[in-house]
Amino acid sequence: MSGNDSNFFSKVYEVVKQIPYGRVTSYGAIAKHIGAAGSARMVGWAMNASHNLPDIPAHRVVNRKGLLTGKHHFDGTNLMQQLLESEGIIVIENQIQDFEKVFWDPEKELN
DNA sequence: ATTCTGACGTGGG
DNA sequence: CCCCACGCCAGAA
Repeated sequence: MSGNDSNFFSKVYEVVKQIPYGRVTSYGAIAKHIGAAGSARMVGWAMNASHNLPDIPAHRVVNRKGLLTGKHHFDGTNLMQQLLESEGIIVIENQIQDFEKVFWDPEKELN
């Protein structure tokens, strides 16, 4: 109960919380890191529930193409893009520029 | 119980 | 690079 309820959701949140400022990652990368490779959709589902939590930078999670697929789920229309640009990430037409440079791999960067 | 959808990813052409 | 089909698991109707 204290912090760790369901393994899946908690694991997703822990990884997302550890995403550094100005960096982004993909659903599949998180899913694979928590051992749920192939169920990347569930990561997105967990993000939906993360809206209740304060320290979950869901705007730093995008799909493998670096596209802001979930921007439509934020409060505003461009909230997600604004948050990313606020961190120094360039976003054009919902597409993150230099995605490879800002991409943060939990398996590689995190231990 | 059945059916469809969804903040995705991979493989084949 | 693009497009199409399948797999994935959970929740809503």
